[in-house]
Amino acid sequence: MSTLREVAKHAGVSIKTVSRIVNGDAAVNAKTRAAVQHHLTTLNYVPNHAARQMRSGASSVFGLMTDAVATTPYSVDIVRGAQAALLENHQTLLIASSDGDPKREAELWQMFRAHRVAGVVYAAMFHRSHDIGKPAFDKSIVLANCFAANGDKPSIIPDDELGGYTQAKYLLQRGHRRIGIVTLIPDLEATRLRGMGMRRAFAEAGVTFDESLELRGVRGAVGGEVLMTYEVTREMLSMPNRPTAIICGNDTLAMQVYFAAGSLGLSIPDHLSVIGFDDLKLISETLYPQLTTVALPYFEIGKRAVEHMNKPHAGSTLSSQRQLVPCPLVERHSCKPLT
Amino acid sequence: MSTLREVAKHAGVSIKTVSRIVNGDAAVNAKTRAAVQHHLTTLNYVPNHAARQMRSGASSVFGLMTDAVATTPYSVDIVRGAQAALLENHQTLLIASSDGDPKREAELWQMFRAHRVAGVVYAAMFHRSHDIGKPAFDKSIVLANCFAANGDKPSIIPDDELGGYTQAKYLLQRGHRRIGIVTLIPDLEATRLRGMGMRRAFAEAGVTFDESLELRGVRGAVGGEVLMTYEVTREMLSMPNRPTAIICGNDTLAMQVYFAAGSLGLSIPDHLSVIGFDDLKLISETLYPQLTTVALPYFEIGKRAVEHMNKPHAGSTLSSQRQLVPCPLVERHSCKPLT
DNA sequence: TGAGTGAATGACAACGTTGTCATTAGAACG
DNA sequence: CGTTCTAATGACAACGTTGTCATTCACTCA
Repeated sequence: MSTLREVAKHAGVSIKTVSRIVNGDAAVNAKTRAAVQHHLTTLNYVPNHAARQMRSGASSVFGLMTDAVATTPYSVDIVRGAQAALLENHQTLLIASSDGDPKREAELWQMFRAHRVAGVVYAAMFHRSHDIGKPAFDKSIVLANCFAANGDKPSIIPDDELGGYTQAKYLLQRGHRRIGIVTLIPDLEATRLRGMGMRRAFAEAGVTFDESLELRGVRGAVGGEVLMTYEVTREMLSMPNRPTAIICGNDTLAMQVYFAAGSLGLSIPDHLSVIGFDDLKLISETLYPQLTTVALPYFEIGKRAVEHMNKPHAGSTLSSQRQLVPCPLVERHSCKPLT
Repeated sequence: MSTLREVAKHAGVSIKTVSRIVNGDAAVNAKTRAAVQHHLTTLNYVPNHAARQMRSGASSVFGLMTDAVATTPYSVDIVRGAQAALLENHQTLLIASSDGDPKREAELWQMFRAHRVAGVVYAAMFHRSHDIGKPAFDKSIVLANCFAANGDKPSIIPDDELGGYTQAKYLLQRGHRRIGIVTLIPDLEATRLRGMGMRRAFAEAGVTFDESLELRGVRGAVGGEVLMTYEVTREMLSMPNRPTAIICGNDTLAMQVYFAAGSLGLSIPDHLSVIGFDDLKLISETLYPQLTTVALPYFEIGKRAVEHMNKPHAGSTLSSQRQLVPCPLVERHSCKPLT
């Protein structure tokens, strides 16, 4: 790999002159510039990032730490979003997964420090309170899709309350009154917030919500979930006064609702409207009919996380510590107005 | 961030002595070691990776280049596999996506060179022939899930032929004779290979395959696919002599087969057996009943790609340029022996 | 003509490490 | 006691880059 020195030797100029040209410094004679440029391309020179960083102390590498990518496949979008923001400034991303192992995570923080990353995006795969045990990390940290229990770190999270509100309102506006809810694990902050949002929509519409129609679609604790949506939904749909629409905790649950409805001869959306959450395209676009759902803005979250780190931290008041990203409605064909 | 020099000053020894301790060099007096260790932890010393790399020339960073992560969400598993292999040697991963833009891709190759990465895993999201236009990259490159048209780069790819064989054999062994096939886009190498595998299984079983039962489940070209599996399958299942089992090009298609069957009142697996491909857990574990499918070994592919680069390139004969990774059968509840 | 100006270029140090070699101080030996 | 050996430690250079300052040279102006 050629160096400034080599190029300088070939071109018969000093190292510094070559450096100037590489960095677009104005004060170089046009003729010299052209000559050196030629050797630059001939020798296929590429600046050594390590040397630059050592000299300048500044780093253009960011870290992305994640506790468990595996569970939600579309979390890749966080990475893509981060990369989109990084791209503009010619920055790059070093990624690492702790897989939930605290010892491993500590090692990875050290690794990031060793690489002198400019900042770290810490992405947890559930929108939940997350305690980063003193990472002993002096650079900026932004949490993505999770938030610190003590609230001392900026975090970018989906606006679940608004998401739940959006789901309920969409159905209420279309005349549905008896609306079933199949929820995720109740421990999740997301579940709580969405529930609040839904109730807000019901209140606004002046509809009293029948609490007996809210059921848990998942058994077990976080990490060891077992779906029981199919059974639960069948039961709910077999009631004499069955709901005309169902709000689902995510698209996976929606999928099982489809099967439960199908098994009872109910067709979607004619006999039953279904709205999902997450917009896992793999599911939402493949279900038949395609699923109307509220999207988790992973891409946007990743993007904003990096942008937040690149921004001068002028407005980092405590109120701005939690940045809520709206969850947009994606309208497809699984809901129908009640006639 | 503290340096060797600082620690040395605090401990009253030379820089080199501290360096020795950090690197576990044997020739240090136990007493000095203890004293220095203390300052090391107090000052929270972490070696500067850039300086190390510059001094030694060796890099412990690998690159992962990908053309479009978005499409197949489980491609994250390639990353996870790569990281698993990296972990053992305390190496790290710099990732970048070209999103299919050749200009951008060229820039990223330069970026990798700037970082002096030790090697690059190039992951394309379809198992297909991929032409890396002279990346002008002198380090090792391993292709994951794709292969070079001219075959001059080592590549790790799923054994699609065997995968197709596995699908067909599984059903044949269970007594099925009229077996429908819903395929992906025919252009894909994967589609061709799997078809060959299936035919091999039919031949072995002495069953003549009714070509009219092989249908295309996807319309359009790569990148702009539109599913038409639902319609196609309904048609196939409405035939007087309908198949008793269906082999699907992937789990997405399988999902639509479920819906098509349901719409005709056929229940799975009692009236129809279905076998998928990919094992996208989001789908395969959520379908009701859960889907028997053949898994794409993404994790293993990522792992082997990195291992291949870490290995001394002794056995890089041309024959070993393409490494086939078997696709394991994942048995769930969507198939039933024909009685 | 000589001083002053500005543009173009170069010499040198420093960033934090580690490899090479030298130095020191005991210990072991004759 | 002097010599040799070994263990422990340190001085120094170099990796590739860029910031600081110095130098060179052609030119302008009085």
